[in-house]
Amino acid sequence: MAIPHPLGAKFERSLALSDIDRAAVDALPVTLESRRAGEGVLRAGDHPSRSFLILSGLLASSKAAMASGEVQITCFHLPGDMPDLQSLHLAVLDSDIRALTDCQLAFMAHQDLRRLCEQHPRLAGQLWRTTLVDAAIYREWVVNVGQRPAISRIAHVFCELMLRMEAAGLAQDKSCHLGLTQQHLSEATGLSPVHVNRTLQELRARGLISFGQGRLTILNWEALVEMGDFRADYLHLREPEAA
Amino acid sequence: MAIPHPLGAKFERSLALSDIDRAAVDALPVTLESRRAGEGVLRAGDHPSRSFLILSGLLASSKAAMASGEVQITCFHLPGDMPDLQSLHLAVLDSDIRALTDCQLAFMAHQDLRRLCEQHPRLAGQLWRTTLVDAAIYREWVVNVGQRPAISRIAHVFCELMLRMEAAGLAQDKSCHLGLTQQHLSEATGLSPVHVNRTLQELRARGLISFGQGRLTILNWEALVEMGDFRADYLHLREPEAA
DNA sequence: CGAGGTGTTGAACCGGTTCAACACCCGTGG
DNA sequence: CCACGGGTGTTGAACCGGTTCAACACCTCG
Repeated sequence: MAIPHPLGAKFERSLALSDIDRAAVDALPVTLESRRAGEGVLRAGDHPSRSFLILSGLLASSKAAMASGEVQITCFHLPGDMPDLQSLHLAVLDSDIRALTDCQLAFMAHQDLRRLCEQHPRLAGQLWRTTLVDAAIYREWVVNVGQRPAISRIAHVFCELMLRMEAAGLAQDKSCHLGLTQQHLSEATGLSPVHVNRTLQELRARGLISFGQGRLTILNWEALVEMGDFRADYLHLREPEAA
Repeated sequence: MAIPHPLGAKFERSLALSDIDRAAVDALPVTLESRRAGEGVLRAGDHPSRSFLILSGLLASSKAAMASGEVQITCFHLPGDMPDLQSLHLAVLDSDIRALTDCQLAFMAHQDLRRLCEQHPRLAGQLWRTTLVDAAIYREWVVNVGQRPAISRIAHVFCELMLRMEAAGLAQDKSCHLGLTQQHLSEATGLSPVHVNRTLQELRARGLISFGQGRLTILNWEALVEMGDFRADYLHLREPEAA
């Protein structure tokens, strides 16, 4: 294969593959698809028979709440993530997954992934681990929307996104392309769009960030971390293979 | 072994074990310990070398937020749960886990659990699955604290707890022993203790629940479900082994 | 040129917080 | 036996962070 297998690339970000493992991953069939900004990828209630890896673009998991139709984003998904990997073991999907920007996705059949996991426990463990990191992010989000005031919530989300973008190799100098709207931030933080707008102004006025035109730049990382009550431990970055 | 292995019992609640699998589980060494109400079991930052299964009692995962020392409970853990199973693949713990009531725990070494997973992919998949259900619960809690008004939040928590208690065989007629205080509910919902108190009165006045003296009874399930905007799909109960 | 998505502003309103006091229960020790 | 103390639950009243509604600005795209 001329182009490295996308799943292989994902694995190699965190551990060295044996030749056997690498061959197994390379043999795994992949279907490439793309989605336009705003399009749904999967809906709550679906029974997927395949999962996908994000090659480019920004996605979000969200759930509809109450009758009135509010939406809560529960997680952002960046390139290198597999937003519906859970469906490998949970028959029915409990969240919607939609593209926030145009994006490219690499689909893999559950059947193939299951065989890979059975025959390569090390890879299975690694995939399991990524779902555990997702869970840790959800936990932190419960704290974020449950306990923090508006300005901290937004600061926290920005801190998380920046570190994850860096880990994905998509940020330099605390600046990255990020096609998020204030509406998206509102859905992620549980704040009204109006209050998100005002809070962003406050963050800008304090010289902490610049945000808009599809770009986030953090001007004062330490201050933003402080403002967002942010501790990066829950992202479980650069934990060498737990053994 | 005269007493059935607690982990074997957990597995058999959701799938039939082959003789080989069952023998492997039965051979897995277990250490029993107990904790008193209020005691911590593990703290954020710990590097556990073993995980535990709850035999009896009620635990909670929680995280400290902000400097002022607020605490957010991110999940309740019931008998049959393994609250720190994540530490099998994540080196450092990102939440505190404490006993809310007196409880009995069965500890198993990571080393042994890893070997079990490597040699018995079916069991590995099942354990993986339970961590995915936990993640689904976290997602729903993000929605709960992010979007719902006080009365719905509390109603939702009660609906979830009742179904999980039923699934654990610990509830009959929508009534169960539940040693939760209003303080705990406050930490779980992100509401002030005072407002939890008033909201409970409202739920009682509407004839939906009775709650106190260590017991929760749901008097009108349908109405409570409606009030709590509750859809049980995220608990992934009685999904026959996804295969 | 018009339409729709996004961002911005002001002002009234409200759900939930905060603080402070008090009630109750149960276990402990004098 | 009662006194005491701490955890839990309850109540009232002032306060405030964030919501809501409504209007307007801006930009892009058809």
